[in-house]
Amino acid sequence: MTKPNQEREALLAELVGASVPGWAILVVQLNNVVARRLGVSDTDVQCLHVLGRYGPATPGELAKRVNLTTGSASRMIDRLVAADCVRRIPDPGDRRRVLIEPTQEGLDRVGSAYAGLIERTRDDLGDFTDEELRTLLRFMGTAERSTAAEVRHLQSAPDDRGAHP
Amino acid sequence: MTKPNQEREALLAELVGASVPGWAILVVQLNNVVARRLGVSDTDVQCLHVLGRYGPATPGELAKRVNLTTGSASRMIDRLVAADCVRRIPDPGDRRRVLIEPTQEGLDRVGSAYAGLIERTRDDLGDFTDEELRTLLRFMGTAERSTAAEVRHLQSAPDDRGAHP
DNA sequence: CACAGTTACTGCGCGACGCAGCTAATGTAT
DNA sequence: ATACATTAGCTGCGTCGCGCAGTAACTGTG
Repeated sequence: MTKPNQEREALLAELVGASVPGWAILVVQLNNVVARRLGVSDTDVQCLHVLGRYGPATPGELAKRVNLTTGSASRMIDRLVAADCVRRIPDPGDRRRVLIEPTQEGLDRVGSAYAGLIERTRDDLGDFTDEELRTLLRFMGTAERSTAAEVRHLQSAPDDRGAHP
Repeated sequence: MTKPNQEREALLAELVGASVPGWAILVVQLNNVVARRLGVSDTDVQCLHVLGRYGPATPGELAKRVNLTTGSASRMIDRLVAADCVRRIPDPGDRRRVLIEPTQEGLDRVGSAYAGLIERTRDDLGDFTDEELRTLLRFMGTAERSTAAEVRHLQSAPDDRGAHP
């Protein structure tokens, strides 16, 4: 007899143990390749992604999202400004703050770098029904929330270094 | 009248334009947090992921998968050996080659670092039917292949630097 | 048996990051 | 109003990871 829970467990194991990690590895690798193509560092493309996803932000907010100190974020912004990818805009309401905004040049550069993948992905999604697309969207939403929660949890948790005799 | 293709286009746009990039950003951020927790660099955790996913490999193969030169890969392996995460095993058949194998210590360290996320993800997947899980698995498979193909394509393509007057 | 090709490893310089300290601007209390 | 604490962003300095070039050991081939 084959228990129904057995196949489900196999599906779960395949998903969390192979498919998702395998994709995550490739995402990191792709970001690295794109960074080289654009002539900037990995951190810089991560910053551009953050700007593209969440809109303009202050250096402090960017520092949090890319796990950098505000000092290093300053240097990163310097590089991106020098590469014509972002712009510094003073905040009229709070003259300490500065808003970082992607330039059209920057948007085009990252856009063209990922155009191939987007093309392929849209192509792949052609094999899925609307119902299946909604399922994918639902999963991506939960995954995004869970990953964000885990990031926050690990950031606030103490370091484990030195806990292995 | 509402055209049926209109909603589908919205689903596709949401997926490739927001959900997937949003998750990718968080994956990178999580890797960075985990790296700090383990006291190693981002590249080092990427290497550990590669070893966990594809099994033991030579320094040259690892260098390709993490986008490093063989020289930098040597140093990376030195760090991981010093951190008790991997082991160098000489290849008896070809005495030039060396096999890199994760230690139990290393497997436990990365495993515990990601245990929380795996827990959350398995929990999330509880809301999906077996059929939906198969859909997710199918998509992850295509995404993995497409991303890998795009990585190969960009790696073999010429640089775009200097193409913006 | 010589010679090209492969694999992994080492000096050196460059660049990205963290840390600490700094200035300017804002908020708050007396 | 004035003094103090807080927040925001920006700079020297040391550290460390990386690419480049060159080296040594080993393998396959003519």
